[in-house]
Amino acid sequence: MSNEKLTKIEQLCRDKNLKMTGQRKVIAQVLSESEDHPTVEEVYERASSIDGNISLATVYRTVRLLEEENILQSHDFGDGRSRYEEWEDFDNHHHHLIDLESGKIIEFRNDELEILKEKIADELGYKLIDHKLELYGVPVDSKRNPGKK
Amino acid sequence: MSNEKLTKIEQLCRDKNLKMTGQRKVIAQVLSESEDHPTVEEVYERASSIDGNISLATVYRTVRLLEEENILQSHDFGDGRSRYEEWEDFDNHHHHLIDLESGKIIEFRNDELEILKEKIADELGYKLIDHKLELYGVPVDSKRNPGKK
DNA sequence: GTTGATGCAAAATTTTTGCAAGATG
DNA sequence: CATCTTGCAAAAATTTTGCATCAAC
Repeated sequence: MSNEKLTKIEQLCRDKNLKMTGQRKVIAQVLSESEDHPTVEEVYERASSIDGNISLATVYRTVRLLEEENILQSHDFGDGRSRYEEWEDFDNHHHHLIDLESGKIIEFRNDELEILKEKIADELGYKLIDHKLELYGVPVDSKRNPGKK
Repeated sequence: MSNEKLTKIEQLCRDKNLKMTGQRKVIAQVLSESEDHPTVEEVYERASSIDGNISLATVYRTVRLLEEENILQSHDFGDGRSRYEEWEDFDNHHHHLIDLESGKIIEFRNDELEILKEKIADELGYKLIDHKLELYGVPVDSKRNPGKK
């Protein structure tokens, strides 16, 4: 019973020889278990509920580190705070549709898009490192009952 | 010689019956003439050089208003500040490739992408209101002389 | 042991707001 | 002249940092 319960993020950290402090293990666990896109504050709250000995500054430093190591990706969905999510493998690369009525975030992936974006970058003379597509929309049903605006 | 020199943004404001104060006219002019993606601070500096009687708070309030009116769109290119740019007509809808080595921002448009994104939203049951694609890459030449990382 | 990580509190940055005064339509 | 906008300064919100202490390897 040594490494059998490592979360994916903790495993990636170990692969990169990052020091695994108690705080980092908890933050890694929180992020690996999160299925949404938590803000730093939310990561801090979830981590604190597991281990009270974690400071907000450490969460900020840790997510920054994990982003630099390409373990996390950050998002800006337009509300002024950065949100974080585990980087997916190539096969799971996905994007987001933000429901402008409910604020709900829908993940999707699309192979045509994956191919197209490589092509676009190539035509511009670039090798693609990262990319993000965000769609903002309203449910088609609500076209008939226009809310505000 | 009445309205012949109105900038596009000022015209859009008038169409929406927004009060056209001196400050708003200057900010509209700055934004219409900008070909980059200025931050609020940059808009403030450019506006101040035309008319010293404009405060930073007014620039913040004005870009927020123009964004709500769908006259401006905001971007987050990952440096913690919002950047603004005039909304383009449908035919000029474009996206951005961020050069990770130089920080340069390259605009492009792609018809295939415009079609594909509508299709994706449609399949998810949404009517598309807005969207943004950002590509992050390095020039292909630099693959041979890898800089840092 | 060396090196790097943490907590705390202070500071830096970006953005918002209350309010009295002023400008617009 | 009623309503909305502005400037100012203060406050809010988010993120970063200096430094002494502590933990990982």
